[in-house]
Amino acid sequence: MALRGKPTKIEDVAERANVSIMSVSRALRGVEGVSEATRTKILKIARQMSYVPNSAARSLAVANSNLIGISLPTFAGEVFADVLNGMRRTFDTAGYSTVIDTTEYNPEAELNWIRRLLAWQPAAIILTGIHHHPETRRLLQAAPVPVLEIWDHTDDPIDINVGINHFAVGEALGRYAVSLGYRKPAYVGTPIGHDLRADARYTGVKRVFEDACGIDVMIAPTSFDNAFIVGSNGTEALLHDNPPDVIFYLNDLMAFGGLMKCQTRGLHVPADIGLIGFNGLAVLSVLPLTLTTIETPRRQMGVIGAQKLLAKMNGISTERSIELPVKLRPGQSTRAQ
Amino acid sequence: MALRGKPTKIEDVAERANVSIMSVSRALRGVEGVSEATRTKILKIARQMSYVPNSAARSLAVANSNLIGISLPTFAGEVFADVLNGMRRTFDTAGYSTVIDTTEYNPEAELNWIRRLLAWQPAAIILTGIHHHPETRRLLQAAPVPVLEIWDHTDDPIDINVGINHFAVGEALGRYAVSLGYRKPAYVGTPIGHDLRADARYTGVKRVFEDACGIDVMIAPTSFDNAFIVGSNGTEALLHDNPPDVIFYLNDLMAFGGLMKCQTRGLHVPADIGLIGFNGLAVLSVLPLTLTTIETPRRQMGVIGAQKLLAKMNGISTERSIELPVKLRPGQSTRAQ
DNA sequence: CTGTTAGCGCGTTCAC
DNA sequence: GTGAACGCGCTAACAG
Repeated sequence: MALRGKPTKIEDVAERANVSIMSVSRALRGVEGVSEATRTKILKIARQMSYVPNSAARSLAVANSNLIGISLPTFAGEVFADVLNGMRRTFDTAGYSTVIDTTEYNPEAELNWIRRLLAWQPAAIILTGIHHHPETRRLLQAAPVPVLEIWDHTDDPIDINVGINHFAVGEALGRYAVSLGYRKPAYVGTPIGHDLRADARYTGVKRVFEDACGIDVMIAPTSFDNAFIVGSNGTEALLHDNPPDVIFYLNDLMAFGGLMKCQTRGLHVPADIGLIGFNGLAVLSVLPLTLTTIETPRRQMGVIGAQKLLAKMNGISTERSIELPVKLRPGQSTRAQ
Repeated sequence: MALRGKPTKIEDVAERANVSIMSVSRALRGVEGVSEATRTKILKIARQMSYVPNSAARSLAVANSNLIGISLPTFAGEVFADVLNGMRRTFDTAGYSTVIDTTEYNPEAELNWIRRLLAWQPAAIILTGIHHHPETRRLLQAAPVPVLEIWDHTDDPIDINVGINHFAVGEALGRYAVSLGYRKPAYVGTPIGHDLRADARYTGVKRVFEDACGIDVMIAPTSFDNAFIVGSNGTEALLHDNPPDVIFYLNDLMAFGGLMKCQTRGLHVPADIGLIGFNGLAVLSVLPLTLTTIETPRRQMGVIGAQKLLAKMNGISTERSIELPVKLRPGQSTRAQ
């Protein structure tokens, strides 16, 4: 407990308790092989001495760690925060610490982070999405680490996968819009090629409109701004000439930006134009009208993902791939049936 | 590079390169003591063998790590995301990995996390705010770890501090409202005692109104809901009987919820009531009117904090405590001067 | 139930 | 410029 001195180690505790190092190790870890009396004594002394275990030493000895790496595209928005919260609580109570990275949708950044993380012999790695740097898959399959890919669904995960089918989401939204009679669709999002999940949804919408009515989906000019602003500006651009009768947004935040723009432009929603979001965020509850959107099971995805991963880490075999259902939530931002 | 086999270690590389372990170690770390020729050869072979260093072993040998712990209250909202992004980029390029925790404003949770983190001999620890569990300060001052406290400002940090003066922020907002002639103030936030920074701002507002006009600040009933909803519901409650002429919100998101509520209730802002936020978030830019708020230097706080910390870690002494300026941004949600 | 021995992979130290 | 020995703090495996 010396100020800024050498930290106490197991040996120090053992000495003070008049037992061997191993007894201390066992007592501290709560494993069998110590009498209740000595265990109690050891724990008391360890506390007195402010003993802090050295995770690096332990990690070196057992050839793994209690670190779990989580890679997210971004902290922006509440979306990934929900997923994270769902997972972290579970891991926390299981004694794991989480090392978090944000890739900003850059596969190379993700790969570099994975490299650094692997040096810590993490207990597991969680990646967002199923599109990675080519090297990433090779690297992870060679490493003795369970890998969870989340958000996207795929039948061929690196290891295990829990997610939703974004293409199907797009199709569902497209079909719904077609059924409401919309025939001049447009899309507002980030540049194509950036967020591949969003692209998949867009493609789903596009496919439906093509197949059902041979109609193309306009794409608004876009940027990498804040979501509200992208939504607002993209909508603005679409309203100029020959405006659409319905706009699909990459997510609810952009839809919200679009709604505000429509209001300031004096456009009535849904009389003049329909707006469709994605995610089912909390912000929707305070809007003047309910938004037509898809509710995603974000927290649930985190919880299930964490559980599957823990199971796998404990040697229990589970399904490699789980597709979670989503829910279309019709709102007042599109015309009635 | 064996599939799921033992990872290659320095010794393996040394063998293949016909040099000693130490030469490989030196070459890999980029330190002096290896000829350019052998260094090149070693690096090449290491790459071929997909060598990944073992951070635990290194950490054990040098008695520290390249991990930096960051504790935040929550991932919700873009506020802490901004701070985080400001810091992480800096640390990342300096070769550090970040271990992140969210405390949900619970000092005990923070303490537990710190305990676990200390076991990794982190290179630094970053905490949000200056109010911690009593044990936390003791623990950290005894540990040989630089500590940065961020967001709040204090003259007596655990180690170093970069933040803003929340009480002064409250005073500034209060004075501005008084100068505009508001005399029936109210406050909407989370329950007092939860977010101590927000409490400090509220106290600043309260003090000003008391001192200047002997007026008390009403407090809206509240909950731990999503910020939008708290803002909306709190506003609703205040509007019932004897409504205020101005409402201070814990943050912009709540103010936004309040604004939406006022609109649906047919109240005109600012003619009927003034609304005041805090933070200067991006969402404001798409609202139908600009919000009177305080702009906080969130990203800057992260960047400066990270730099100060890196300086300290490199043995360069800096100021213990830095107070960052904030900017009052008058908007259309309060009456004109 | 308790203790002893032998590493885990790397970096420091000191030789050559 | 290069290498051999030793130790970092802990735990698995074995002995008593």
